[in-house]
Amino acid sequence: MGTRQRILDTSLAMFNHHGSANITSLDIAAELEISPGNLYYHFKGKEEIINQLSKECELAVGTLLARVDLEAISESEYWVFLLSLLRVCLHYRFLFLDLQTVAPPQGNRGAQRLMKQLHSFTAHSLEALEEKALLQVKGEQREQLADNLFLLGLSWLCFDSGDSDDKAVERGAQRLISLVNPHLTRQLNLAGTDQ
Amino acid sequence: MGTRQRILDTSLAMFNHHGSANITSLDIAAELEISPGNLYYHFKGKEEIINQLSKECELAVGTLLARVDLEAISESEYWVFLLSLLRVCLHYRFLFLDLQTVAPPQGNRGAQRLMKQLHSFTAHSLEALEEKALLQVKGEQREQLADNLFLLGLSWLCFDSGDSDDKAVERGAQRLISLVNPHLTRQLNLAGTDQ
Amino acid sequence: MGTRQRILDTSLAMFNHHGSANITSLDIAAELEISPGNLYYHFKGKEEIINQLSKECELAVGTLLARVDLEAISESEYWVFLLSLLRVCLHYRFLFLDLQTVAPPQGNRGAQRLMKQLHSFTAHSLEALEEKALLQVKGEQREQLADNLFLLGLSWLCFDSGDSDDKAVERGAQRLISLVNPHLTRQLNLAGTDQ
Amino acid sequence: MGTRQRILDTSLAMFNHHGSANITSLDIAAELEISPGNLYYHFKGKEEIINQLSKECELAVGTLLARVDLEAISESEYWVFLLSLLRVCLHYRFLFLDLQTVAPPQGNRGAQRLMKQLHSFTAHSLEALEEKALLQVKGEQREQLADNLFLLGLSWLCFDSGDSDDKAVERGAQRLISLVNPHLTRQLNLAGTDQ
DNA sequence: AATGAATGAGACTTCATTCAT
DNA sequence: CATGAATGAAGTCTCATTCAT
Repeated sequence: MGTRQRILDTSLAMFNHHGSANITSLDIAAELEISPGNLYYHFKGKEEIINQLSKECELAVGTLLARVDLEAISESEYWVFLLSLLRVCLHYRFLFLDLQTVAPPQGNRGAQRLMKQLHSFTAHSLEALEEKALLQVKGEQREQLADNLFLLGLSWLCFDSGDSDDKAVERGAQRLISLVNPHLTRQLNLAGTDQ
Repeated sequence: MGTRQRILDTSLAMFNHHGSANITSLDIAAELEISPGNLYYHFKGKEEIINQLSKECELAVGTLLARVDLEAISESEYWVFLLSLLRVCLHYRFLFLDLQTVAPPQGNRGAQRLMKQLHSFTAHSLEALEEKALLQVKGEQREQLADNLFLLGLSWLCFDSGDSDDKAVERGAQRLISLVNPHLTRQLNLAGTDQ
Repeated sequence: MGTRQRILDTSLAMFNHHGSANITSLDIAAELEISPGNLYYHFKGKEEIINQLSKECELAVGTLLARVDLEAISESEYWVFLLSLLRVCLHYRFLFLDLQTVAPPQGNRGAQRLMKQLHSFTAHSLEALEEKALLQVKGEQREQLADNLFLLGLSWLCFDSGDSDDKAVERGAQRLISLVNPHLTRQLNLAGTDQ
Repeated sequence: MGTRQRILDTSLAMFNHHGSANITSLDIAAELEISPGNLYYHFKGKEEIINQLSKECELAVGTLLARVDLEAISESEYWVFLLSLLRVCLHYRFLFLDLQTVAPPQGNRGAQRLMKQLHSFTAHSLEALEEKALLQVKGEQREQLADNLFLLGLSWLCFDSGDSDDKAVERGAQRLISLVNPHLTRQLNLAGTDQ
């Protein structure tokens, strides 16, 4: 694997683990056992690394969102999709943490766009469910539910730092489903949701 | 107002606004228009300021929790209490953000204790509601609901940095209530929830 | 006892114990439980305290040296005198340590004068002994012996930080005598030297 | 010469000349005309520089002591050895001064070990001389003589900061020999001791 | 591509000293 | 006499970044 990619991978791991603010460019170089000069050969600095990771995440999320057709999707497909989406967010979780701590000026724009995308996607999901008469929530309450789903989706990233990522992703999905459940006209038939 | 208190107030405001990691001790001194030496006369460093704010928050939350009797409380009293609790958390919101970013070793113990308190309080609240037959959720799902309430309570702090604190607090409370609502046997009669 | 004197006493004790370089003016004020302002009311700063202590020491040594008549003194009187002299040096021992560490520009002049006095006094003592035909050392060797006595007198200050000052003073005197002994025509009959 | 070595050399010179307490890390950087950052690139701080110098000194002294066989050594060899030993101590003289001023907790352990080594070596030297029937001193007095030699050896470091190091070393050795001389059964035949 | 020494700005902290009360 | 808050210069140290090789 090329050095550039190794820098990205290692940075991501370290940022996720310790918070991007607590990792210096020298930390990354040391972990990779490369010289700081080499790091700067590949990236202008820590910020550019973060921006790149942010773009990767945007791309991954964007691809997922673009592929999904909320009108046509089956329930089991939706479950798979949700897991994928959460997995991506978990993979780049430090971005979401940064959003809350790093002020907008420096705070990278990409992550903010991402958030808006995810937020509006959440709202659309609920609308789609309602159009299929699967969900029964009134206008304002639906917005609130969307907000809640979105917030919970994010905050779960920060706290469920459990065992394996796969398990964490499943738990996260369950958690989100449990928020929607009470408002459904019938229980969703989601693969993996065996409650 | 004494300089010590002004330092605490200004620090809190700056920490809440920009994240504690992005504020240096000199920033605080500059904002207060005092010399760095003076800042260090009152506090050994940024960390001691944070610890003090953490203690204040713990005290405020502890006092609120100690005063409330979940068995005997009326619905309107609960509403008032919930608003107070959220107001305190909002006031010291940077502490909750720090928790997610700053590693446990340095990360102040106080805020971690606080979180556990709030988490277990959330669980107890639901238990109390169920004993009064107001709530109907099975064991595991109740835990999940408690988790959700807790997580949402925290994450709301980070994102709803809207207009006035009072409005934000009301919105936060509504948000939490909306999570519980679907599981109630009858609608709570909470003062202020007139929507 | 007046504050001024208490400052001198406490400073001396702290300087002797920790080295003057490691004691700040705030340390002294704290130890005395007075305010830094009060300290500066009595002395312009740490340096003035040191200068004053240095003067005291010079005075005490000067008085001792002035009183002694090397030609007429008896052996037992000499012993008493030597003990007194060493006691004074021990009492102000930090001055002698400072001499070695603090460069001449800042290094206080007083202590340097003191050293010269003591050095030449040592030489004179040996001359006196020789005139009485008690000592038998040739010119150059006598100078060297004087140097040795002087150096040992000082360095003993730094290392014999044993139990009580009185014991230390006796040990110091013994140590010096043992240097002279081999060159004496007959053993000195010094009170206290019962070995 | 590498920067690291230049830092060590310059630091040693400055420490010896002004006392380690009076030299700041910036002083060293300024003298070398390097940036403070560069200094810290090579050493974590002043303390690490001192520790390194201390190790060097320990090593040099240790090597000398290990090579010498007190039983078998000839007198002229001993003289050479003694000069070497004193030269090393003079070269690192600031270490011995620090010992007296800097409290044990921070005061570096290495220099303390060194002192003990030198002290016990002094005692062993005298024992060896006695076994060869060259020296005639009773038990307790021998200990005192050893102490005196040791103390004088150290304090000479502090005061004989004369012209060239070579001259100073010779004077120091002479000074030590003159302490032992009176107790010898016959004059030592030391190369260079032409008295 | 890669190295690693070097830079310099700025953060953190200490302390001698002043000054209004 | 005494207080203690306040100052500011200076010391210690970190880190993002550059650059010659």
